[in-house]
Amino acid sequence: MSDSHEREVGARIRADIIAGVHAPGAKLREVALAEQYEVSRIPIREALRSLEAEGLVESRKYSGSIVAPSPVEDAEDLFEIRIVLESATAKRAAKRAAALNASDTPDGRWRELRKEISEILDAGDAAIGQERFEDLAVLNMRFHFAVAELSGSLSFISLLRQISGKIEWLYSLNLMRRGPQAWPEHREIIAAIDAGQEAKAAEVMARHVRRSRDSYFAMMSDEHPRTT
Amino acid sequence: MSDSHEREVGARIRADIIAGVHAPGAKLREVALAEQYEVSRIPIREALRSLEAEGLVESRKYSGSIVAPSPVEDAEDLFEIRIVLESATAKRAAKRAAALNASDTPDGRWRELRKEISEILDAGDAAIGQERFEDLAVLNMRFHFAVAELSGSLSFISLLRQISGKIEWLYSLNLMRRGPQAWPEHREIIAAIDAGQEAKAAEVMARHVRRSRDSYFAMMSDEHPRTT
DNA sequence: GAGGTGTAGTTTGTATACAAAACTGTAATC
DNA sequence: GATTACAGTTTTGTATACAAACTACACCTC
Repeated sequence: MSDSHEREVGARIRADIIAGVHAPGAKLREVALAEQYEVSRIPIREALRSLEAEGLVESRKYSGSIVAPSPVEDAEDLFEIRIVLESATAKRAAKRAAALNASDTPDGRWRELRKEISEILDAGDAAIGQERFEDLAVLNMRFHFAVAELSGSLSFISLLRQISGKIEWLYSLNLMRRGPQAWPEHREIIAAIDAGQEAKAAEVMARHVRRSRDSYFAMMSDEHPRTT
Repeated sequence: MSDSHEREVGARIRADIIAGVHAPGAKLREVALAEQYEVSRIPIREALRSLEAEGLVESRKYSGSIVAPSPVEDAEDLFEIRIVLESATAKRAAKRAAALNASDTPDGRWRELRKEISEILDAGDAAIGQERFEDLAVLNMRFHFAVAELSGSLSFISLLRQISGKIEWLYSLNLMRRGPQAWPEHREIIAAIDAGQEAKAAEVMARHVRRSRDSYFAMMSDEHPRTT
């Protein structure tokens, strides 16, 4: 998400799945994809293996791949998991910040990330000021992944990638609505991390994600008033 | 895990990483792996893309793949996430059981899985009776994945695959110790699911995983008495 | 001697080509 | 009429071959 960690084609296919270009249940034929994305089948296949491991695609041997069913049913539990996961990343990031503050060992990667986060936050403020709310979705994404990187844990990063892939699939539009009031919460999170306050960072992050969840369900019940 | 869902070579490489054949930080050269596992580079590369998405391997473009650092540091939080995740799978499985009990719609896949679980449980009992504790690790794995499949949620299955991949890496040996007393807890979980008791299933599963976590940390402090 | 530059060699990325399995529709049989 | 057997087609799986990028070490310049 942040850097070019992603294999090019895989990222594009993922984006198209999330955007609905490839609908759930649709067959993903390798030659068709190869033509569409203008590469050979090899990169397509590698991308499909990644997406399969991420749970966005389902494959059976000699039988091809289909877009996985949308995880709407799992929304509640996915948010629950995300709360636990992101609390852990915030807590860990705060812990590392405290350690860095104590010993004055300069950490290049940390500074780099911290700077990137500041830029993300400023860009978000600017977007809100100019009412370009559509930019908030990707900025939000980048913020949460940057915090995960601050945590220094690869496990957390890969788990977050997987969960947020599914959640983004569900509600990328929602951020445009909640964005303006949610954005300032990010600064609270970073403040707690910078201060090395583990418990507070975890708590503030949990509250932030919980609000995001509530906003999602509010949106859902607006759009589908009686679908239980 | 359960069926042949796994690509053959990928499963073997994963197993070797978990078993320590490929140590954390080791470079994974494609030609070397191709020779070692007696296939061409193509299946190797696809396996690496899966393992990368699972967080067991780290890759950079044109620079190859290395085994990711062991997630020991994250153990506590990974268990925390696993508790939430597996509670959700148990709850969902119980919900589906209740739905099936109500409407007498016969679900082939359900019956199949349910039968497999019974066999797993019996096999575990037999293993304990004959003191073949080393078999419990894979049986335990299969049990938890089968429950995840009962939940019917692909999201949960792929998340469980990712988390348990990391956790198994940490403590596969531990099960041989705790196995004998932990095994009967599985029957409690299944009983609650069969009865369609969502809350109870979640609760029993959470307790089961919590005990597993405690046992893991007990083992760690035995082996490394003063490593803080 | 320190630092940059170039080149040889290694390693990954991708395309083409072929083999193996699955699917589909037709026809023959019960 | 339904079902099964079979062949043709389609689609995936894998190997080989080649191109592109990185790495390391020697060499040249300052």
